[in-house]
Amino acid sequence: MQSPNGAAELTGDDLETWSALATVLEWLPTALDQQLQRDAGVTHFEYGLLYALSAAPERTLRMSVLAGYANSSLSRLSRAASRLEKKHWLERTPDPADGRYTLAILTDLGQRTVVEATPGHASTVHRLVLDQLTKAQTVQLREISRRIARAIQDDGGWRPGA
Amino acid sequence: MQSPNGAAELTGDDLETWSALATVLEWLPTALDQQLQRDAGVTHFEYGLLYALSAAPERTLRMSVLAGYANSSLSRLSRAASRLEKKHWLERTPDPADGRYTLAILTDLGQRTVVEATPGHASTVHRLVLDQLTKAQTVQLREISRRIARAIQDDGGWRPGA
DNA sequence: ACTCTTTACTTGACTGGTCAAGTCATGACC
DNA sequence: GGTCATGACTTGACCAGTCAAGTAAAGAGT
Repeated sequence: MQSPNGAAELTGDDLETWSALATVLEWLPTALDQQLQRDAGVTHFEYGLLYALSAAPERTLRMSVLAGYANSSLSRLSRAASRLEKKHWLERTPDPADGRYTLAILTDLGQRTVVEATPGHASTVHRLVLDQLTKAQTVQLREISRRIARAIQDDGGWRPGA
Repeated sequence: MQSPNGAAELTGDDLETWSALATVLEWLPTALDQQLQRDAGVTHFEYGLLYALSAAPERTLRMSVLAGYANSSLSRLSRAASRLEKKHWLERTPDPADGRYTLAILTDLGQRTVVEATPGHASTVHRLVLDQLTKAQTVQLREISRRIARAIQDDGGWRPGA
């Protein structure tokens, strides 16, 4: 929680830490996408959508709720949903309870895709991340990530946009 | 370093850790880009290019070397270089020593941009990351990040592509 | 009941990335 | 010294994301 200087430049250990993290920020999403794309034909983002739906009651969520789960803008989600619809992995219908909402519903085919993609994805996360760390480091990583996420949220009251 | 089960699915603490990290993976690059875009008109990636050049002798690097520093594919770098050239922040010329190489040279204007952008960027990195962590956590984050990066590199002998 | 605002998307125009195919200089080999 | 492979980019076609503008259903106020 310290920072003797607000620092006009990153140097020394700070720079080391930051550039190590920046490398992960750059590589890990790509590595995840590649595995999922290769083995299941989905991006990590799309997998997240399918997974959230598969865990939801009736395998159904309102688009805006799904966007929240996926940290996604509505417009990004809308485009992704079109793609998934084309593959017959999900369907959209207006919410009968309130026609402004749109319900995204995972199809049986979509469910199968999630089920098939999950083990490979879990094993990649293990191989690239969890298995590399000691138990203590895993705990630390969780806490560190939460602190960073909270700082981002608080900074300018951020939420995923438009 | 353990992992009692190769795990067909992420659960419990593993899931908690992973989803905390995944949130950071999603939000932090966006937050960084927004600050740099707003205050200096560059993306985080472009800033990295300019910064690397500004630190190089003669403010000059071969494209392929720069791509290495930036963890970038050559084609991504090539497009980014075109954009930066249009803003007169850098110039490209064939390497006189070997015409297959292209030298990227930071202009004076480009140098000014880096210098002006650096404090704001450093302060964002502090605010969102470093200042949130204890000294011990900073050390852990560095080690954790390195382990993950190494695992990605080793996995399928990966390097940033085409 | 009719305008007016708000909410929940969707979509057109544009930007930035990828992948595969080019281009062009160079060093090798016969 | 002409062909051939290689290395270092660049570029065209395409895809995914953003931002801003558009649409359409609900509810609010009068």
